[in-house]
Amino acid sequence: MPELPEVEVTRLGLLPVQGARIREVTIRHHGLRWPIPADLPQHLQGQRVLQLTRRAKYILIDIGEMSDTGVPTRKGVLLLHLGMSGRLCLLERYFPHEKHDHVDIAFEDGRVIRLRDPRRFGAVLWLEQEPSQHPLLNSLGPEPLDDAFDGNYLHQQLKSRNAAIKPTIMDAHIVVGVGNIYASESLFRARIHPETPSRQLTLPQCQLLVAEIKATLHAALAAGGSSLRDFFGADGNPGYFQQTYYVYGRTGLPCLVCGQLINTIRLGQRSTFYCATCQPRAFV
DNA sequence: CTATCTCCCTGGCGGC
DNA sequence: TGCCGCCAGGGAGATA
Repeated sequence: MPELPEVEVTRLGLLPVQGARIREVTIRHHGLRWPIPADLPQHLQGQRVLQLTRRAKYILIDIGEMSDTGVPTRKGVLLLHLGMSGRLCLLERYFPHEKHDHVDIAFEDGRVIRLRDPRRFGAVLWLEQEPSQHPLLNSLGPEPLDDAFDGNYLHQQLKSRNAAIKPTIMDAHIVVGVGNIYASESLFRARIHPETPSRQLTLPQCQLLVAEIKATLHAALAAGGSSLRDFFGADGNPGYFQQTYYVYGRTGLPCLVCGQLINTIRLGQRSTFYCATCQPRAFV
């Protein structure tokens, strides 16, 4: 379940292909969340990878040509989303593909970017317009680690909302990149009950929650960065970060802070974990 | 405008 | 051992 830190670490792991020329694109299964465009290979073949960036949980790969003087000309953007179970590996050479290895991007130097996605919730799209104008990207909220995401902004956004705070901070229109795991973790760290109506959060609570979201993501990013080598193992099987959570997945286990047993509820069709002692309901 | 529900998909697990 | 049913979850899209 790639959350934002895994996506960012994946992007970092792919950075070494910047400048490489694409030799061949193989699509073994077109049926992801949306069909992979049938003409994707012809758009990519012979072009170079110019730049790899990220917006929310999307990885954007600028594709085009490089002049002799090093001036890039972008032909389009390869937009990737890992969905629930997607993984991108950078292989130093070709390995036989396994089940669920849906896409290979082979470079002239022999390296291969390989997409594996058993549940096929991921996406591979070709954009020729400005990416930020694309419908998938043009209504996204700020990046959680940007300065624009601060307590005042969040407080303003929550003012008109009555829905529980947990699904609200997972809403990409408010802020991107806070998935189910880090939503529960951040609320625990901010000592806010996940069912608290959004508009009841005070400005200090919003400031604290923003700080804890950033801290949670930074910590995961640091853990992921330090395990980058394992994440991009030579066998092409990146593992997930070795991480311990305060509350996520710890139903019935003692809270690491107070010892109270961790609760699970469902909010917005998602499992939600919290400690009733550390995260008391606010009095109305 | 906000809120809520459904759907896409397969691997893994519990129950029988 | 095998089969069935359920669940996990990101996020778009439909609906209220």
